[in-house]
Amino acid sequence: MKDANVETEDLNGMIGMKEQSSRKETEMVTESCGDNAAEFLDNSLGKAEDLIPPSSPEWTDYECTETDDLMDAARIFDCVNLPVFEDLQDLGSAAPATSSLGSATTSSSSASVSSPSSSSWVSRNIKLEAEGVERHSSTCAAPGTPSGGDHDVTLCGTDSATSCSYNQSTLVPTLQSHDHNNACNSNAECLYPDPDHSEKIDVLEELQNLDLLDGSDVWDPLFIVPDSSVLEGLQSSLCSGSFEERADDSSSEELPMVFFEWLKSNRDSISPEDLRSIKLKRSTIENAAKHLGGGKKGMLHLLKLILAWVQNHHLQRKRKLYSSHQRALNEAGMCTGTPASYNFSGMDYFNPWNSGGMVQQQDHLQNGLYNDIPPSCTVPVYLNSGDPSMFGAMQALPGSVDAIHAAKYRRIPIDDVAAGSFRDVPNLVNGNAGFTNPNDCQTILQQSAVFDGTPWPAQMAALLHQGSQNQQQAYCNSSLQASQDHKYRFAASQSHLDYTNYRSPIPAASTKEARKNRMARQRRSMSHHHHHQNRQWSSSTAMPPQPADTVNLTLMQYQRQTFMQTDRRQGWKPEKHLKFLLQKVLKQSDVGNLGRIVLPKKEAEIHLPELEARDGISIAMEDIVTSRVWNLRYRFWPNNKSRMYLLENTGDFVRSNGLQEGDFIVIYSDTKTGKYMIRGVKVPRSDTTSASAAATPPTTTKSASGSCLIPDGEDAAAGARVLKIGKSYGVPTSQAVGVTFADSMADASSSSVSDATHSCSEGDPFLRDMINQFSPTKGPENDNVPNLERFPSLDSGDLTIEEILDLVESPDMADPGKSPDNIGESKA
DNA sequence: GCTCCATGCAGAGTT
DNA sequence: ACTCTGCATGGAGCA
Repeated sequence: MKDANVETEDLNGMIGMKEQSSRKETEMVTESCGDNAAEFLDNSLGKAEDLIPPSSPEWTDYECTETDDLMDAARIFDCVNLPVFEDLQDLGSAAPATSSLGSATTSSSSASVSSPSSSSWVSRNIKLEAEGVERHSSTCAAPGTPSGGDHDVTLCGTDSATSCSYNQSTLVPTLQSHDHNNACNSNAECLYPDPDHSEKIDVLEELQNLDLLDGSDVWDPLFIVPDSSVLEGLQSSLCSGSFEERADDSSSEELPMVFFEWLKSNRDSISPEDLRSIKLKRSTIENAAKHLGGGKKGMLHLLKLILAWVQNHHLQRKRKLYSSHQRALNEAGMCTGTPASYNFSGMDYFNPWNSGGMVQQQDHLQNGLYNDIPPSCTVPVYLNSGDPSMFGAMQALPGSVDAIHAAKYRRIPIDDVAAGSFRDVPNLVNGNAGFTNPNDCQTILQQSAVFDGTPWPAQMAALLHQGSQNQQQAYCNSSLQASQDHKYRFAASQSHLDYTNYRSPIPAASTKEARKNRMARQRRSMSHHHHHQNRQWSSSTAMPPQPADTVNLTLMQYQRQTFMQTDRRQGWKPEKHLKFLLQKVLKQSDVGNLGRIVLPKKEAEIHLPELEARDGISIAMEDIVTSRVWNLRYRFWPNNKSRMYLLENTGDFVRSNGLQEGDFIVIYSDTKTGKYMIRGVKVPRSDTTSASAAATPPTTTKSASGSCLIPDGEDAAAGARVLKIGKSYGVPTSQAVGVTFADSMADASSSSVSDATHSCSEGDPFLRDMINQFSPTKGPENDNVPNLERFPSLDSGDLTIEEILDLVESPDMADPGKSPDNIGESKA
């Protein structure tokens, strides 16, 4: 495996970088838990290795290494003071769990571990060794494959689907599903692609000898229970310090477990031979460990670097091969079982905080919503490099190097990708994804704004808040439809952690210079956005600790699905590449007989052509829904020392769309053709609200962009409550809000769109509560940057390992209170 | 005090 | 008389 040969130069580069950053880590560890437990959780998860106490000097013992200059990278662990096997016996009785704790207590590699069925050849052979079973017995079925996805986790020996000869007392719980369709579940060769794995097994065997590997943390059942209470408990532990204590206790197992989990997660893609082919100069290893802090910590860092490197370089290569393979199969109309390779599911499937985007199909089938999703159909999914979720990705696991790399090259089942989010989001609320009134879905979808699959947090927050079954169903239905219609783009997510898995593999400028420039650009473009986001997410409303990132990120993907569905229903061809430009909630003067619409100045100046003359220009805008082209005049009036921008000749457009006050228009540009697109979005009104609105023009809550109209007063509020669905999903106010925020996230350069969100939320008590509910901050004094905004330029897929390491090691990243500007400046 | 923007209103144009 | 055009005004938000 030539590709996997770790070049000394590369490693040295990484080491040098790590050397600089390692000093910072200690400081990062000592961070107290801030107001935002979720943030701290993220950081803690990502930086758990920082909790490791200084290693004992005797730990680094190279006596066991090869005598030649080169040694297997995996044999780094030969140097570890391996535990005795008996210490691991208790693991068998522990609740079966994925390696999610590895995600919690081991940072960088943790995020790339724990496919639910990723009982690796490692664990299996450990068991074999333990029980004196012939090591490579072909009678032992492979304990699960990536295609499995049932929650019904069993120990190897209990899986009826297999003939594994091990019993439950085996030392390492083997996670596997009841995937009887697993093409490999009875073929031990699937687990042993390398016939000559014995040598590697030796290495792995020694892992089990880690005398400190008690496994109590590793297999902590806490992490397999997708229960919010558990999560809260975890957060509580984190904040109370108990987590640190535990991490300290288990620190000595860190290194082998990092490797162990990594092997588990990649056992299908990286054979023992692959690992054996990773050669490092002994001197390099020694120096690396020394430079990385020495002792166990240094070795741990080195290990992670190596693993990251392997994943980055080796798995990428394999992924390409796999993509070609899968493409060929798809073209042939085949939907194969998940190959044994490329199980890069970086997260714990059973842990809602840590679930992988590589959602297992079986789980989706479980809820009955996705029965038409063919199992085991997987294709590589490439995400938009500009996916704002990527902000969350990095932010979610700032220390998770491996996760990031694994995420770059992960494979996501296409249907599950789309389905997963709405499978899980309702479960975040009450675990109820059932539907009672499918019509709600229709209603919601038809009332939804159309845009480019962009998020809609406000409404989704409302959804979560209310936990309305119908609404959940509507979302689920729509999302499901979207997933089935589109089958692409956005991976499912239960948590922000998932986003680490969704980094685009699109290669991008990966130099620091490029990143510097990119950060600068984004700082500029987001400065305004950031400002409004701050306001939006600041709230004085007390609220229980919420994994705000989780929710918000989930919502965004969730909403993307919904709006893709909406697109479809409203005849908007999804292949159109529309970029949100601006929107305007129509005022009475806009829908009157003047035939002109005042446009928000800032958005107009940013996104519409610059006007030289006051007469402006004529712009042909195609109605998104009807494809009718409206020739509108875009012009301005001098107003004092400023300008007022107007869209004229809008009378016919307004009338044809039946737009009224409170409705809104959204202007897009087709990024492919450059054409302007317009859509009039009618706000659904009940008789009550429309009558009320007609009788009593609502007051408006002014926003900086002037693009949000909030009916105020009892009538409007009552009407909004009557239209609960609409309220949650995009009627009068919140629809505009949703589009606004969503589009803003879709296009970070759309500067002031979130303004409307803010203003709307202020004017709308319900919506305000929704935002407050999921706000990561409390009170204006805690003007934290919203999590999504905290990372100014983390475009997916454009970070090299060095950059990522550099980034995640940055103290700025460890400081949740830092603004993106600060971060960007510090990075620049 | 400045900016934004909703809207009033005067004047011009049209029927 | 009605419609259209364009400017002016004032309220609201913000620095």
